[in-house]
Amino acid sequence: MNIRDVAAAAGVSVATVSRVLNPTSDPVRPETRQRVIEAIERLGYRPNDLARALLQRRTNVVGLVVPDISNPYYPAVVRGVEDAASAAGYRVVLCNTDRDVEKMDAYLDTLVKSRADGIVVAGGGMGGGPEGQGGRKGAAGTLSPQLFEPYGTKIVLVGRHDLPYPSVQIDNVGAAREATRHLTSLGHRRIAFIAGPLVSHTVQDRLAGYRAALAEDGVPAEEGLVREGDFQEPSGYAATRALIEDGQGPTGIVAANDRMAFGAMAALADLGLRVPEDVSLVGFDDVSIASYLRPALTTVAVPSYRIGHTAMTMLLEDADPSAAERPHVLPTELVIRDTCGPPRTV
Amino acid sequence: MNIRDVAAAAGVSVATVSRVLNPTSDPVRPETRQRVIEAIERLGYRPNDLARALLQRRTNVVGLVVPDISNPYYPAVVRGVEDAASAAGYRVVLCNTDRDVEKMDAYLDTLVKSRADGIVVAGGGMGGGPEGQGGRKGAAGTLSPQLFEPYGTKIVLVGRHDLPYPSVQIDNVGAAREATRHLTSLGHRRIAFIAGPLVSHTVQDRLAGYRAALAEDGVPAEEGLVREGDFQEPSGYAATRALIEDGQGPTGIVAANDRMAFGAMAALADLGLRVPEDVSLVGFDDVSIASYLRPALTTVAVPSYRIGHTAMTMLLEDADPSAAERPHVLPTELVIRDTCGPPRTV
DNA sequence: TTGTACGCGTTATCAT
DNA sequence: ATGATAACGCGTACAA
Repeated sequence: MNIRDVAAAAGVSVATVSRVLNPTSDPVRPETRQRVIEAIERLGYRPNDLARALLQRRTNVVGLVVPDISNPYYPAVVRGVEDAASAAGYRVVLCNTDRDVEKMDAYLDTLVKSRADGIVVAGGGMGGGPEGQGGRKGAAGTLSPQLFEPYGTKIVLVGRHDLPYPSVQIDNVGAAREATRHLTSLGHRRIAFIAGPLVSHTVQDRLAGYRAALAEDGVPAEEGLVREGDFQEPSGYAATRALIEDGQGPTGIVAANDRMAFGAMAALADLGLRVPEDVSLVGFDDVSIASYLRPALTTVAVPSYRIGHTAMTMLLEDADPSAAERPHVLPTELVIRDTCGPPRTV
Repeated sequence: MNIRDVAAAAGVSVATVSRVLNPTSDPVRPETRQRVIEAIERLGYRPNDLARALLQRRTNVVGLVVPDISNPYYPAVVRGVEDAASAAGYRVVLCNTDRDVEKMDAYLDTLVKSRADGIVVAGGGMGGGPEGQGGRKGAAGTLSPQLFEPYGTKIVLVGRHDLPYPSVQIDNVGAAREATRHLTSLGHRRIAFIAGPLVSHTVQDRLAGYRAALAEDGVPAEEGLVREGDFQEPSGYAATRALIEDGQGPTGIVAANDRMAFGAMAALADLGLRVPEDVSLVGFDDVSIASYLRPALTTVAVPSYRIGHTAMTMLLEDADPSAAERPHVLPTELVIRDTCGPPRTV
C-alpha cells in the first residue's frame, strides 16, 4: 500500500498524487484532485513519513529526555514541551532514563539514529547505571557535542548548564535560600536539609542555597543535619526518621523536592510529631498534590510548564549561539501554606 | 554524512560497511573490519534508522497512548510497557491524549504514518475534545480496524474491551464491589461513590460494582450519593464538599481513583470531619503516595506495571486471534490501611 | 571476501 | 496540468 497503488487506482501518475497531498506544490485540476482524494479514502492510504523524512532530511520529531516520569514534577514539563512542539508541527518522543546513564545513552543513540531534529534534555542527576560505581561518568561524556554535530541535532538543556548548549534554568540557589530563610525568619535555628542525589547539579545548587541562608543568618552549619535522598517518598521518610532518632532535633526541614517532603510528613506523623507545631517543613516543586495535603505543604513553586514550553521554543527557534553562554532563567515563588510556624521552644 | 562517506574513508565499498554494521550478514576480513570501524568512530557515523526501516518494512517502534500522564497511575504502566519493549529491541513512543479525542486521533494518525509496528492504547474515557459536545463519538470511530489493516499495525487495548482487539484488563466490577463491601461489612449504609468521567468504561464498571455491592447487602441506592469527577484532585475535593453540604451525610466514600480520594481527604479535613472516625474512605489504584498519607489510604491496588508489561508482551507475540475475544484479566487486591473504620453512629 | 546494482516510498526536477 | 525519473540512505541478491 503506497503512493503507486493510489496512483493506479485513480488512473494518474504518482507525481499527481504527491501534488494533491502536498499543498505547496503545483496546481491540480479540480476533477483530477477529486479522483485522487477518493482513491485515497477508499484505500485508506497514509503517506509514509519515513520516506518523506528521508528525502527532506528532517523528521519533524524532537526527543524529550526526562530522568523520572513517575515524579509528578515532570508531566507538566512534558506538557509544556508538547504544546510548544505541536504548535510548530513537531512531534515529541518521550524518553524516560530512570536516572540511568546507560538508558540515557541508549536513548540518545536512538534519537540520532532516527534523525530527531532536536533533543531537550531535562535533569542531570545520573545514578551511574547498573555497572554500579555511580560517579560522575555519565552526563558530560554522553552528551558530547561532537556526537550531534555531524547530524545537526539541536540540543537544549533543562535544569543544568554544565555543557555548551542553550539551557533553561531556575535559580536553585536563590530559591533554596529563600525557603531556608523563611524558616530562619520564623526563629528556627536547627534546620535540616533532605537532599536529592548529590550528583545532581540541581541538588548541589539547592544545598548551596540552604547553606548560604544559614550563613547569612549566623546559624552554624552541621553536617548531621544534611541527608541524601533520591527524590522519592521512601527516602524522605527514612531521612526524617534518622534525623529525629539520631537526636539531631531539627525544628525545621527543607526538602529538595515535594515527594521527599511527603515522606517526611508521614515520618513525623508516625513519630508523634506535629506539623508545624513541632516541626516545620518546606518542599520544592509545588506538584499538584502539595496543596491537597493537610496541612497543605509550603513549597517553592517551580514553573514546570513554562520551563518545558520555553525549552522547546528555544530549540525550535534555533537559538542564537549566545544562548549557550547564559542560561535562560525563569522565576520561582515560595508559596506559603500551612506547614511552617515558629519553633516550639523559642 | 552517510554510509558512502564511511566507505570512502575506509577505502571499501558501501556493502562492506553495511556488513560490519549488520552482524547477520556475510563475514568480513578482520583487518578490513578494523579499518571500517575506525572510519566509523573517526567520523562519528550513525546509520540512518529511517532508511533502514524503509527498506526492512518495520520500524521497531511501538506507540503507547495514554489519557493523562500526570495521573500517577500511568507512569508504572509506561514502565511496564517500556521494559517489555526494550527487552525485545523495540522503542516506545509515548503519546499523551489529555482525554481529548482530537489529540488521540492526531497521534494515531502520526503513528501509522510513521509506520509504528504496533500500538498500545490505554484508557477509554475520552472527553470529546475542544469541539465541545463530549459524548461517545470518540473511541470506536477513530480506532477502527480498517484504519490499521492496510499497514499491519497491531493493536492492544488496556482497560477497555469494546473493540475487536486483544486487551488486558482488571475486573473493575469485582474490585469496586470488594471495596464497597469492605465498607458495608464495617456497618456502613450511607456510602457515596465519586466517579471519574462517566463516558469511561472503567468508570462505568466500577460504578456497577459499587451498585452491585449495595444491592447484595440490601442497601437502597440513592442517586444523590453518586457524583461525577474527572480523576483529578480538585474534582474529588468538590464532590466531597458537595456531598456533605447537600446533607447526604455519607459515612463512607468510595473514590474511583486515588487522586480524587486525596481531594476527598482534604475536603473532609477542611470540614472538620475526621478519617476514619467520622467518614471512611477507599481509593483506587494504589499510587505511591497513597501509603504516605496519614492516615494511609485504604485502596484497591491495580497491578499497573504488570498491566503494561503484559500488554506489550501480547503486542509483540502477535497474540493469536482468540485473544481478541476474551480480555486478559489481571488480579487486583484491596489493601487495607487506615482510612476505614466502623461508622460513627452504628 | 568484496563490489555493483536494485529497490524501499517519497518529493523535486524536468519534460511534455 | 500532468507524467517520467532521479535522488534520499540503506540492505542484500548477485557478480566478481
